[in-house]
Amino acid sequence: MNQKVRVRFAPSPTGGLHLGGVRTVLFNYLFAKQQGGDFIVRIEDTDQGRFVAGAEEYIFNTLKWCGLEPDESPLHGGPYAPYRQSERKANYRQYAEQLVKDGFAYYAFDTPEELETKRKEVANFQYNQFTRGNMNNSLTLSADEVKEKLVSTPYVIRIKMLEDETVVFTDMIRGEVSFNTSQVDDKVLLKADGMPTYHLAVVVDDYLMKISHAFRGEEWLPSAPVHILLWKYLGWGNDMPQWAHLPLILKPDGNGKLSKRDGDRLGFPVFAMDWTDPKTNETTTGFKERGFLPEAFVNLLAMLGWNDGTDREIFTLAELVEKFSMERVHKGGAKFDYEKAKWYNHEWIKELGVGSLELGVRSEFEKKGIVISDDSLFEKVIGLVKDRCTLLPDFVAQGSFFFQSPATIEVDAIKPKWDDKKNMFFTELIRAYELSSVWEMHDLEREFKELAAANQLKPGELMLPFRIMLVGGKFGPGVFDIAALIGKEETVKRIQNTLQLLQA
RNA sequence: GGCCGGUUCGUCUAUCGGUUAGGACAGCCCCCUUUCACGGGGCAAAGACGGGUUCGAUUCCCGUACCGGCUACCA
Repeated sequence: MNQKVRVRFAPSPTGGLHLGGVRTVLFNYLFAKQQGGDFIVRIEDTDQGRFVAGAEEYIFNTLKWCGLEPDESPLHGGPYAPYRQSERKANYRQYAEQLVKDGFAYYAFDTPEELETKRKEVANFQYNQFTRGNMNNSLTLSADEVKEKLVSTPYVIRIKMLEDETVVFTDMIRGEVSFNTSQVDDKVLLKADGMPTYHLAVVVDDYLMKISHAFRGEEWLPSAPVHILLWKYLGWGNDMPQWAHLPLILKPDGNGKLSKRDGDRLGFPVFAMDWTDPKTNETTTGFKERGFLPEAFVNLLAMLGWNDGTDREIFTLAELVEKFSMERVHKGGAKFDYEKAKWYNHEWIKELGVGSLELGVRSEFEKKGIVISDDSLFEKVIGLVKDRCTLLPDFVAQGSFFFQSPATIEVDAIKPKWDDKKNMFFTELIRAYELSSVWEMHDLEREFKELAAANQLKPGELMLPFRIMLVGGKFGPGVFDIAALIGKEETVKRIQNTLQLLQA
């Protein structure tokens, strides 16, 4: 038995990492760290047809952003290198051959075309114990023919499933799961190009890398018997990892597994970070670029299928490491709810201090071409505005007017009720503010109200116009907070500007 | 079609045989706020169905329905 906890995330580099993928990483990571174990990332690039340039790099960037750094990987190195299956190609054949020798597998010479026509002829055709006797393989051909074909034609190696046996295993989430071998087909283990299929490769590499617990999506459950039999046939039964098949993340509407298309369709990200398909040059936006904080992203993913048994919903990564338990992971899939996802981000924005927000917020401003030169003002603005921001770009919407004059002034909001009295008031306000020696929120408010009273105007009628002048629209923090922060000169300038606009 | 898995408010979920079935998101209402939010308070909203087992089932068992996954020389 393996003593040390070692888990692995084994993605195939075919595109962006979506919610389900990152959650699988997360649960692996949480379990490993809690048990003082190792978290390994192994790249399963055995299908050269589906390989996508840049996908591997993307995966590691995503893990870095989420704070889920592997202990071993092609990037981080480790004692079981290489961690890319394409680089381990030479390993697999011997095990497949061993299985043939031991009678657990056989050579098959049927071409992909032959199989395809077969599948067209016979509905639901399966290459299994009932059909393999009619196919081209080392079970039906004479020894000489096999020997001849082995050198002259391409071939695959297929597992030879037992006739009628029950394969039982205990899943950490689902409990006992069993399959009858008569229902599972003779899966290809080694492809004609010499590459292993997933089935062979996971088993061999999990064994070689001493993996103690294998977590993966529920879509793998049906092939679990193949893998379990392989562990047995290869003689490694005692070292087999414990399995856990994670529930799927489903579409918010309708049914089915969440896919990239759903995000496009429903207008929310499904990838962790922006992903640009090198073939089409199409970019799919990610949670990061949408303005999610990694803390929130990790948090919301953890709660999709797991909870600590209390009403608590906000957890740091460290807290998740402490509280996580596979026993509390759900069996059923969860529909993804983008509104709830945003709520997590909002909670995290409120939770985090100005200092932790600064970097991300700054880059949002830069994206919009707004240069922040006054750091102390910047920090004050973040503090003033953060409670009303859900996503990082909201900081720009809520705070750009602190750094530059509003692009547009909604004069229409005040025009209908505008009159000479108000015009006079603001003209006098300019004078009064220009004369003030201190520039502090409470004083500004007091002066404002005194002047209103002197002009027999209710402050209520003047607040909105004043806000529009400073902000450009009906939103933002308290007006006097804003005036105090942007300073005398700027306040006066904005009042004057709007007064002119109202004149026109 | 076959195999496997799943099923509590619209959504995410709590409950490990006895509860007015709890919380959160979204929705609606009110308060706060002379903006928009935040915040506070409230309303509405659920055990798929049918059988068992039991003094008692959301909880255990069986069946049905529904949903999902898989059924490739893809992972």
